Amino acid sequence: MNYWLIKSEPQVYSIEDLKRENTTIWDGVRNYQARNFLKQMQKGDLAFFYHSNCKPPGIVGLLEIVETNIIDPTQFEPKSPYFDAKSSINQPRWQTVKVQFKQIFPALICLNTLKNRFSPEELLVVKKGNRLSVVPVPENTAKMILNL
DNA sequence: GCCAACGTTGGC
DNA sequence: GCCAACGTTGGC
Repeated sequence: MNYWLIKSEPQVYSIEDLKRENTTIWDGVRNYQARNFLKQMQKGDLAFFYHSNCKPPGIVGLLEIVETNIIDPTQFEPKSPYFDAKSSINQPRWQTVKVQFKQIFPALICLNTLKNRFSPEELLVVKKGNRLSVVPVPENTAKMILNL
């Protein structure tokens, strides 16, 4: 079982949205490194939900990976902002996972707190300039976050 | 709004 | 394959 952290701008898709929908396909990732992490995810993995580009940014809750190796349907939708003309049905470029809501934390764990407690090695999201929207979280770090 | 830190594109 | 130009992310 592995732990991850996935980012979303709450004005685009928030943890409240996920709570309401219960499950969602995590579409729209168009970065190869992030996609490769999505490929590595396994059913039963847990991920922290991080709100980015908002005030204050931070971890707001937890979700579970419930289905893997899903072909991101938006890459084939010409009207979607995530449409990729260079992707083909036979060899889709973008794969993702289905996630399920687990919980909203009683208090947001803001980026400042995360920076104070963790080094960039322990938690990539505190690294300056990090823009990856999907990152792995080492087990020790994950357990510490869950105990905060 | 600014800008650092990327990733991508495309000419050569 | 190099690299300049450009676009995006996301904290501040």
